[in-house]
Amino acid sequence: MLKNILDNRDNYQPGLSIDCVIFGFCDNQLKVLLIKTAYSDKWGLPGGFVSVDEDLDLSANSVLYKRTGLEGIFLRQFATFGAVKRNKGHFNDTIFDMLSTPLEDRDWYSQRFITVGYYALVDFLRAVPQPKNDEETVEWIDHNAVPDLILDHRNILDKALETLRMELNLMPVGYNLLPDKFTIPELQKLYETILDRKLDRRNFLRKITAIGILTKLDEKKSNVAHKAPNLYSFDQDKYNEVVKNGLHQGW
Amino acid sequence: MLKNILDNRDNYQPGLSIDCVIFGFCDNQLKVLLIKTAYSDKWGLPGGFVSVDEDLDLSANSVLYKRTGLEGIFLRQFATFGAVKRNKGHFNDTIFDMLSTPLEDRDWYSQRFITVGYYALVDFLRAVPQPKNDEETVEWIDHNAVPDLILDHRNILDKALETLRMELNLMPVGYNLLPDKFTIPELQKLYETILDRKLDRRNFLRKITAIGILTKLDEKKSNVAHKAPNLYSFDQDKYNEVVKNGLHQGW
DNA sequence: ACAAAAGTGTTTGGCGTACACCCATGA
DNA sequence: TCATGGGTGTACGCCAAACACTTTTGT
Repeated sequence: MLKNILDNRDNYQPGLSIDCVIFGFCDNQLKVLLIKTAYSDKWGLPGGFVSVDEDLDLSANSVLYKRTGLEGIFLRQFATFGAVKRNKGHFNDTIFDMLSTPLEDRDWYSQRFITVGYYALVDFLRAVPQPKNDEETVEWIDHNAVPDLILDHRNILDKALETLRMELNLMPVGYNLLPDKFTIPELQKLYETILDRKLDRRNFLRKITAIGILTKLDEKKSNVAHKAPNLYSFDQDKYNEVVKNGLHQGW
Repeated sequence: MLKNILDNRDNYQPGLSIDCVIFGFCDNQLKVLLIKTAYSDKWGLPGGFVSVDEDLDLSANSVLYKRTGLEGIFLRQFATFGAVKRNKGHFNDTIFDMLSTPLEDRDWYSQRFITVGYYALVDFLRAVPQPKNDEETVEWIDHNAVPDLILDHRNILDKALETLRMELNLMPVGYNLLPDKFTIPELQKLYETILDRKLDRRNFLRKITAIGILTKLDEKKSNVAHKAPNLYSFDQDKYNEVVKNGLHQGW
């Protein structure tokens, strides 16, 4: 991976990176896509550098696509992290030697980096983790079981989740996180997981349907214990309209 | 101004700048601090570059202090702007010649810049615009009368105001925008100006006092037409506490 | 005296919260 | 038939929006 970057080093904005917090939902659990590289025993957020001739938002999408195969999904900038020492000591000679980094390139990686944080909400099933090579591991990790992360990535992750909770008051969530057909209880679980608290079934139904973004399908979930819940889908037009215009309520 | 920067050019993060949207309140109008430099006929936001050995937030404060004399005030990062062409053509040879910029430095200024936006709320009276030199004009401009701005500064300003409106639901506002002693109607005007809509006097009073950040003083405003309104001050401890813990209401 | 703005209280409706009952299904 | 979870309806309470009257001051 680093080799590819080295070839084009001069094409990147110096001292600037992008980190993506990619949320997925599976087994009624909020998951985060994390990467472990060969040169570290800690996990980290998928990230990358910014081409000098690419818009920042586009670059974030590009980073995401290159490292996870995901494309055209909800991706939002939420904060920029710029503590001086945030990447201090992340690379050292031992690691550079391991990676065979040319001497003249080491300063570039050791310079002070500022990173722009983006978060994404993706369909867990469609997002197949794609490691670039054998030295990289990409995995979905339960957000409650995230281990120590490199650099300030824990801080970035927390801030992303905090922002997501805020934005839950301003927009609906679920379109990219759930499959096309889903049940109200599934959607509710998603909200409960993000907000980290229980919601009342009946009140949730009333509020969520009142928004007008759901289409009740003439179909029930099969192969489930107990009463089969109804399936719903998002009315994409109305969904996007509400995302654009915003909600005026809280949870 | 540019001369000072040139001397330390290598001490700045390349391709990274900071822009500050500084809001003040006077004559029941929301004002924005803008700067006009000699080399442009358009106004722009006060901004600057980021030292390589300075935290981003600290750097923002530093930029603000150096260019306006303001210190230790409410300053919040709200977005990072990174379109490729956002500073394309901002400097050209004519301007460089005007500024006597050495040839070897011109590339540095012409490179693609990403800028981090901060917004501040300051006491209009204490914030004395401080131009660095004769070639610079610093002025408070009514936010309804902001002219064409350089680069994407109009976009940055709009985004700042949008963020401020959002955050009005999450925290109280006024501490740094109003003088120590103020009246409820003045505070209400501030809210109305930010939100750009009328609020009901009585409901406003009830809501704002319910927060518990106001201290009613045994004093009335003097030299005013009609009935003298009571003076209030902020209970700074409670104010900071609420800013920290957040509100759970909207306007 | 009159206008204009400040201070105070009351009514009302909607929304959020809490809760009870019925239904469908698998074990 | 029982436990579990889904679907539907209702009652209550609080807060916010709407609104009327009195008080104070300058002209």
